[in-house]
Amino acid sequence: MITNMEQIKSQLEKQGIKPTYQRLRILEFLISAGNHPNADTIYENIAKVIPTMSRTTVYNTLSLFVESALVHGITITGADVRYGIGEANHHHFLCKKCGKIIDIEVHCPFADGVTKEINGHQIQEIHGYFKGICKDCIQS
Amino acid sequence: MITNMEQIKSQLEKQGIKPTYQRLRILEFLISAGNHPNADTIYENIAKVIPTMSRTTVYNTLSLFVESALVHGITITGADVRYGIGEANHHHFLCKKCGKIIDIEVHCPFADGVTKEINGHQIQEIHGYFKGICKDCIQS
DNA sequence: TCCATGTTTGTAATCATTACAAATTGAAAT
DNA sequence: ATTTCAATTTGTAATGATTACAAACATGGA
Ligand SMILES: [Mn+2]
Ligand SMILES: [Mn+2]
Ligand SMILES: [Zn+2]
Ligand SMILES: [Zn+2]
Repeated sequence: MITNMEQIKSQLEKQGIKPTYQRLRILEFLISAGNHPNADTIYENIAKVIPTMSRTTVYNTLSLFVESALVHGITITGADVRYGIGEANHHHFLCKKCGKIIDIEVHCPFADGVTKEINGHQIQEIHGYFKGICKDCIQS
Repeated sequence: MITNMEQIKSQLEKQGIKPTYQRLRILEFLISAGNHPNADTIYENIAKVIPTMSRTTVYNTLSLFVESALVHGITITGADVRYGIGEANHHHFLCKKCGKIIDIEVHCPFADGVTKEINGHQIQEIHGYFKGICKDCIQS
């Protein structure tokens, strides 16, 4: 999963998104973080290397990425939206102790998208997540 | 599922909650609505019968109810918290057309709480929901 | 160089929720 | 019945994430 700047750049170009410096940095940070950071964490970290970075740019860029399915946003903390790489075709685990959000693959007729209808309602999206204590936090 | 005021009152008393007029009305509305309204919808509807009702009372009361597991709050719209009756030991369906949220019972090792651990992470809560078009909205 | 378009930025607005303190209620004690 | 006191309710102000908006900036072609 080694991702260099060239790969990130071509990922954007593949989606027809102009690979500006701030966009590259945001996508790079999102990939390297891996724990589904929120907009503010992304902003704070990139502001260190791009002092003129604006919060609005972070929000604009994240919306752009979500539209092109390069990124998915999840609201499971109740407080903010957390962003991760790729489409949201997986489930998540939120650690109540460290706040980290980890990708989870589960297998059941619902999670696997086999079921398209339930009680007469037409299913278009399936979302699932767990809350608890992550592996790292258990030992401490 | 016929619930009269006396039953609602004793439900509160069973939890050690003083059954004030506003609390009775809020719980009554929550039960009768059934589609997981948000705080403002609850407020707007009860303000019709209790003109002095305050939004703060709605929020306070909902927090109280959630603490005693009389009610559960779910954040699946991204915009607000939606409240339903009872503990959140079930899943939900959000209709993208009418905004209604419906209780759903699903059965799989994850949803049924059989699995207590996943990838080394300790599971304490399981949340699942679907988005799509509800039965009522399909025919129209 | 000039222009057009897309991008970034800073500030102001929005909106759900929370904080806070004053006003009100109601039941127990006198 | 009056006093008292804690619980409850209320209105207003603050918070915090997100969005709206318009000015500043960058870039590539005519
Ligand atoms: Mn993810
Ligand atoms: Mn429910
Ligand atoms: Zn953790
Ligand atoms: Zn519907």
